[in-house]
Amino acid sequence: MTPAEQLDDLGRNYPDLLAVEGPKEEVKQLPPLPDAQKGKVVLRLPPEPSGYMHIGHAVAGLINYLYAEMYDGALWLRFEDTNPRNARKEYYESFREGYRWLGIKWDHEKSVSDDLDIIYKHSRKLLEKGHLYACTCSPETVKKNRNDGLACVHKDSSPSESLEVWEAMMSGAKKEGEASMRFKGDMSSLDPSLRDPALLRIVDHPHAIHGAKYRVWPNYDLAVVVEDYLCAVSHILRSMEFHVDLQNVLRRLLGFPDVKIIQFSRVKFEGTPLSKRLLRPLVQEGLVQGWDDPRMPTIVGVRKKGILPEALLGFTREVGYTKAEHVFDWDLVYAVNRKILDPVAKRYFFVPNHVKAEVVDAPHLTVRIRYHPDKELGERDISSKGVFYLAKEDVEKMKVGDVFRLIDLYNVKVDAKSGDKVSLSFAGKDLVREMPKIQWVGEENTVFKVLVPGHLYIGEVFNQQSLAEVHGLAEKEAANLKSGEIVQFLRFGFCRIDAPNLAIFTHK
RNA sequence: GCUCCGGUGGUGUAGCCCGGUCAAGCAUUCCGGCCUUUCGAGCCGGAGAUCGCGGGUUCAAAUCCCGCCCGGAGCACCA
Repeated sequence: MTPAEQLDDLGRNYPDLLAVEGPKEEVKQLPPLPDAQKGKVVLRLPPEPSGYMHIGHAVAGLINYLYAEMYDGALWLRFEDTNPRNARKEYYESFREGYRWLGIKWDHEKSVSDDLDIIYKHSRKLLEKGHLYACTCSPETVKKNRNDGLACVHKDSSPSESLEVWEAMMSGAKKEGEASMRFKGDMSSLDPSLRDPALLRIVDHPHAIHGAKYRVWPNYDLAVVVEDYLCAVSHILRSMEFHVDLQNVLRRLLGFPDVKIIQFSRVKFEGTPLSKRLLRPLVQEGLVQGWDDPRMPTIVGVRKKGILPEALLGFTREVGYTKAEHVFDWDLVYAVNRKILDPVAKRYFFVPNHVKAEVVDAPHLTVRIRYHPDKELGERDISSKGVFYLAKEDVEKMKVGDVFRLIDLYNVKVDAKSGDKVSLSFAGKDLVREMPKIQWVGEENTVFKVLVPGHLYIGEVFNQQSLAEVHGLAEKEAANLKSGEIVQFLRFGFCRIDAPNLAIFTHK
């Protein structure tokens, strides 16, 4: 019988046997996308390159990616870079790298700033149809009028009058703040975004990609409407801080097809703000080591800590998206990460806060120890000559007369104890099931420092204790660990090797 | 303040549109047991939510209606 036939036979005759071995919980999936047809879905990742990519961008990006996969759709990476003052080259790259790291594959890429001429063209169309007018009020006046619901004196300008101002904006005759192109909306609308918002404005600042080529820039709502049309986007999935009424109005006026918009609440993590307002000062004031500090929620940060891209994907699948307010526990991410890591992480001996202990009459032994209790990850030899370093925490718990086992070596008995000094004696090699087992390091060892990242903030206050340091000794082999590798220090936790003899604690 | 959106165990989420099979499922967390030369993993079991509050409709409401409370977002010539 072939294996398949055996299985089949088994299933027929002993159904219960197979039921026990059957697959465990199936992977949770995102709910179906409304109004979606396989092959006709076009989604987009719309980052503004104004900062480093963080875990919030990651989750939102993953949701889009998951749906693109689910429906054999297309995915755009589209940089929303219409504010030259914000965009910086390194930030574009941060997102590309981040998405790549996450395993997100996008089909097309563009920057909105590449399409300014097209956006101008559509703006002219709006202008000619009388949906737009040039306003030369000061920003303060505009703000006040919008607040009070008063129409602007320029609202009744003819298209040709507005066009004149438009040309002046384009040519440079108008300076920044002196004129803008506003949407002819409804000043009495309860939705303030419909009260004649500026759709195009002058920004005299070189752009990261285009330098000084343009000075009239569309604002977000205009840009996004034109771009979603150009990209033929079918569904917008993004967080809720954007109000979409104005966009829908513009879309209709421009004759663009409707887009299905699905919004969800912004992701938040316990003790970890995602806003630049709270993160930037930490970097500037040197409270963290940089944007890639393992405490930071940036992609480079969580990566440094040892979070795997697959874990973020699994996490996203698990929590999905809702409009409800929430604060995720990091545990939810760690649990997924641990399941992925456990079968592939090599086990090493590391004793935090090491204490020296000698075993009298100790046999000199070299033992071969597996790197993993049940996976084939190789093995190494460790020799011992009776001098050991044990974790302080373990030594503190010892009482005279206790017998315990040095893992994979032999048993020892506590003969005497005074403070952290214990004298031990050889107590046989037999493996006793219920005997406590502790990890150890012999005379051949290497110092190791482990950084333990914690919550960055407590409320809105920086957590001074956010990065703990643990010093200890690891077995000699650990000195050869390559940076980037994630291991499990036995009974201590998973750690990512960051540099020779420096590890970062990932999680238990 | 105004507008919009939310409020299910410690955390996250399913269910709510189309009321009963929901004294509420799943994941995580915590506890206990088994297993294990790890305080990890795995397996088994358990704890934990009168579904924000109050009213109403109904034979029946987490699910429908009304009021209230609480939280978030928007109110830029930012995105």
